Amino acid sequence: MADSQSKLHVYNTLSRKKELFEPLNPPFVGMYVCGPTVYGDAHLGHAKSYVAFDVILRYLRYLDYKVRYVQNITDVGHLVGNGDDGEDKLAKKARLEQSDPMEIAEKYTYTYFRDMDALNVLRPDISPRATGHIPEQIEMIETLIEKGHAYEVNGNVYFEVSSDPDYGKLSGRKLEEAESGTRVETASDKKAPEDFALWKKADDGHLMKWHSPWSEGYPGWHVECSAMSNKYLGESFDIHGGGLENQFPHHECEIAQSECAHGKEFVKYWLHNNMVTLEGQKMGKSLGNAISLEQFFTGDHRLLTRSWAPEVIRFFLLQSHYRSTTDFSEDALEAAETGLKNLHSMVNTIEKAENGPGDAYDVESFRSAFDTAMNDDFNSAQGIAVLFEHLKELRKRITNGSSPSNLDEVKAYIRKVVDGVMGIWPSGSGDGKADVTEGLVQLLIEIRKEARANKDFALSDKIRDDLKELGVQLMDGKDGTTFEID
RNA sequence: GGCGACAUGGCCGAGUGGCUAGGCAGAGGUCUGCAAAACCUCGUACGGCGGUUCGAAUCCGCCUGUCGCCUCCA
Repeated sequence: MADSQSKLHVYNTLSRKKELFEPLNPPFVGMYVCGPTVYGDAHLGHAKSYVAFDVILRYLRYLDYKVRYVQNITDVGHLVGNGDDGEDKLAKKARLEQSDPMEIAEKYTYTYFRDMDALNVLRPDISPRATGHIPEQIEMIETLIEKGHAYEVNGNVYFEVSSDPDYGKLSGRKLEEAESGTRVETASDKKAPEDFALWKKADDGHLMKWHSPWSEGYPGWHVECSAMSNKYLGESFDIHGGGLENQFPHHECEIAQSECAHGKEFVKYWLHNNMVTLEGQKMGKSLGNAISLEQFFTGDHRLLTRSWAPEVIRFFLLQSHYRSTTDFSEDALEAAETGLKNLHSMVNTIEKAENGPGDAYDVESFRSAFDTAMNDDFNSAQGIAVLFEHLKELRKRITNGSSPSNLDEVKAYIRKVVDGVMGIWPSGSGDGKADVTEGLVQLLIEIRKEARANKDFALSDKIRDDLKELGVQLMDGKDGTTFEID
């Protein structure tokens, strides 16, 4: 059943090609995605990345893979500004907010999950914190020193890039090029400018520091992902994801550390999502043009004229491919909102209908079209187009009185893809109050029916208009009046 | 400077060497007390210039434009 005609192919940054997806140990799949550095509110760019990988996760599970999804929380500050002289991000934020770095990390970890929950992003199976894995990181650094891939100077430990012949295989960057870059700080104790820190000795006043064989200090940024992915997914695993901008240096360094430490291939498939742009510019924290998710949800931002529901944001993002840039505009959001509303309306109509006298619906062709779209490197935009086509056709049949004889089966599949894979099921129907609301609206419909029978159109229009104000849309059809709640 | 992407109809946005993407907006029609919804119908787009080909928006080259990475960043 899982193999209609096509099989899942994913674009692997390592080969720069689409490759047939074949897990190392089927049906198990290990997936690691770089999580946020928790020193600020999550913005639309985070949403694109994590919604994309959420659908990737959901689709893999739809294909019956047993996925373990690990996403780190970076709660150790990393350096700000140029070279190694900058200030720790979390420490800086802590100073600005007059609190402790761990308090900052806790606060933004909370808001991160809050916002992701709102976007209907499934929680990772494991969300390891960098600060909770200092011993693992130290152990990895020790291994690298033993194997001659790292060296210690003045309490600092650096990875020696020239000791790794494969360095650059992900980003296509060569050593000579890195060295020629004039913007690389050379005034440090590193042997070579491209060497990167595994452990840094803490300055006086540095707030986050730990004991290590080399100094009181803190780990380099890249080593946390290597150590934690190794701990929870093993020395080799299937998928590593993250934002395009992490390709270099972060992911390149992860590969170097992990492969030099373990002597085997680190990750089989590297997946990178593209950026969200705003007026053609990358949206980013450091660029100061980021609109946070909370601001979208409340509408409280100078570039927003109103608030936008989380499901609209999710749907909007899924309408473009994860490897394409997504250019944000309120016009585009509005189009997405209307489109989603129509999709929900179709789903609701189908959900309310029952098996009818019509021909059986070809669920297999539905499934095949959807799988073909998603098998092509998780083409969610195409997948949504397939949903529209089939939902439209189904609604047409139902409206024409020829509801398919196997509608139950169709509904089950719709639930699987719309809810299970895309995560865009209509919300707000199902809680206890819904029944009361339905009853009340039904009552008003009855009253209005009498008014219409008496040609009291003033009253019937008032009922309809006032209900619309409340977000309830009445629709008069041949077989009576139906309604939709916003 | 080095490396790498992208340029599709009013807007958003998929895509394959030859066949309707899809969504939003718009036009006409059916239905209706009126409306809404639904249903039916409608747009023939692919940055520029060359080349390959029977045929290219889809392959190659050049040009123009936009963007990303090379520094923390989803």
